[in-house]
Amino acid sequence: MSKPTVELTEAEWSVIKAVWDTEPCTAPAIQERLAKPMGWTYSTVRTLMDRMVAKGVLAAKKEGKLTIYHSAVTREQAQRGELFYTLKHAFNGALTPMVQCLLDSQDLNDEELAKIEAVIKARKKSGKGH
Amino acid sequence: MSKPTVELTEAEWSVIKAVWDTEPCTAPAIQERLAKPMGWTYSTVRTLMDRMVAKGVLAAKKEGKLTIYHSAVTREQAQRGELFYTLKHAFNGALTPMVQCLLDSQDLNDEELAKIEAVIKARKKSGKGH
DNA sequence: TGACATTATTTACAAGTGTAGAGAATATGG
DNA sequence: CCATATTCTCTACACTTGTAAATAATGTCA
Repeated sequence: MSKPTVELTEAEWSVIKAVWDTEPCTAPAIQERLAKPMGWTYSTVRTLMDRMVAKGVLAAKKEGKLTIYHSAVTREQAQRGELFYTLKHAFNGALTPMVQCLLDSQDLNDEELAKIEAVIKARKKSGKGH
Repeated sequence: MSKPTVELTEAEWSVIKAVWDTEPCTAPAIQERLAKPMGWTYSTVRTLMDRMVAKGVLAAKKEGKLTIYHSAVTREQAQRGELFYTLKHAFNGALTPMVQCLLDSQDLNDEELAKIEAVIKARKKSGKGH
């Protein structure tokens, strides 16, 4: 059974997003990608990535002297982890208030609202669960 | 202008929820409330609360020898903080995918879907923004 | 006013997080 | 083979978070 819950720190989110976009990849490649936006040195990125391997959210294999990384959790898994964390702590597990708050907090145009409505409609059709 | 972004740790969520429910309140009152579910001692609760005062999410005033606490951020502010954090990091700010993921991840019955739809309808009527 | 109960203060400490330097190993071009 | 560039490994360090003991201060009841 896959990771029960994935929890990523802020820095780790930056890293894993870069990995998802380029995997399989090396640490130097990721650091180059994040150098501008994050201002991180190679050491920093490498440390983060190795810690993420230890946590099981990335995987690494040695290829000659290069270390090749790839993600060990999907974007969806990670997104769900975050969402559940928020749902549980901030909303005591109640989904409707969470959606409500989401909608209240954003400046949504009708188009976006329509999109969300469509998502719900689709959901209704397909029936709950699996 | 109010707190730009409120970020609470897991332990802090437990505390602030208890505070919202009982404020104004003392640390012993909160610890009593959390003793069962959390298994925390007075020291632990007190430390957490004082750190939260330092962070500006709680406020404290001395009344004789008692310290009276109350929240310095509303539940809505805190909820938004969490939600924005997730929206930003996990979904790159894109709301629709976030809602989608939320719906996909839960076993929602039709009733709940209807409630959410109603929320959206209401939102549409009232027009976006302010 | 003394003993007990309540509350507060101080200090601690391990684990996790953000950040990185120093130096070793290896590859690469001449 | 040597200098240079690339990558890796090890070590570090300050700050945050979760957790709490020890001790001091204070209030209260007899």
